[in-house]
Amino acid sequence: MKLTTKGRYAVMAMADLALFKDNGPTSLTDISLRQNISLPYLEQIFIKLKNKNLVKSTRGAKGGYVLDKSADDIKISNIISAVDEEVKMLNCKKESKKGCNNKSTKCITHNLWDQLDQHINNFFEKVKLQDLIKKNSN
Amino acid sequence: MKLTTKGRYAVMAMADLALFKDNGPTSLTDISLRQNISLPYLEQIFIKLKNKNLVKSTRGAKGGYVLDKSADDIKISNIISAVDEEVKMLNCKKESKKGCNNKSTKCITHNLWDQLDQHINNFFEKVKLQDLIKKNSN
DNA sequence: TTAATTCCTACTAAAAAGGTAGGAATTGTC
DNA sequence: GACAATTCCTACCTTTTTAGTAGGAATTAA
Repeated sequence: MKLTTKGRYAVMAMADLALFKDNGPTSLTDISLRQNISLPYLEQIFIKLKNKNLVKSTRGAKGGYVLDKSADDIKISNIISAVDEEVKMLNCKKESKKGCNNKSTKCITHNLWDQLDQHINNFFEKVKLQDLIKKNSN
Repeated sequence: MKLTTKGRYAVMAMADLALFKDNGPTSLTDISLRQNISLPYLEQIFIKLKNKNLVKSTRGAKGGYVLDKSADDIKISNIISAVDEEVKMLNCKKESKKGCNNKSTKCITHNLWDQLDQHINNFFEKVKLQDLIKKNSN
């Protein structure tokens, strides 16, 4: 049970953006070097962040990305979900008539996984991007 | 971000054992049918559960498995870790001199993932097998 | 003796993760 | 106007993990 690099890198990159926000647009090349993430991989991630209006881009030389809102208004959950990282322990669809086991009933552990999902999502909802960069300065 | 079937099946199967504990040893065939899990796959899972002393086995006809302790003394965390499901968001090793980015420092998000790990592990520590089967009877 | 079971090792197919490759479009700077 | 730095876009690819399957040996109740 782990987070994929996509989710982790996205949060790292956003934190990096927040830290350097006073220098104007930050290029992915810079983030790539500072955070040790491959440039083309970062590009893919930033397309998604942009689609969800978490960052704004400027193209061309001296271009790059800036946060689209204040770091205080961005929740970790926003970032994680932007890059398609889903927290989902259950296999069974709510919409489906069939339950977890392809039977008509919910599986014994249905509620457990449901609660775990909520537990984790709660965590991501509580933490803001700003919290990360505060902690980093310790 | 999800749990693998191994972890989920292990908890489901243990809950099944707990529910039917009064009928003597439960065969994997029975669990397989009731929970809709492939028999040979269950076998692999139960070897691990047995190695961690969560279940006891009786071989031969009319054989099967029983819980090795009361359902009140088995935590979900015991089951999850028995089948090698690890909760681990961080990539960097504590032992390694190198930090998360192959740099000497911890990555910006290090503490975040560390806290998430603790958060999830806490959840698994709090819930007992017995809690599941109580809930199931609602 | 037979059927039902656990126990054991190896293999394998499919999916997901974690990228790379190659270029097109845009824009500031010389 | 050329060029270098950048975002943007699509496709491909390699490795690892997942989720099993296959085939049998050992054990035991009936």
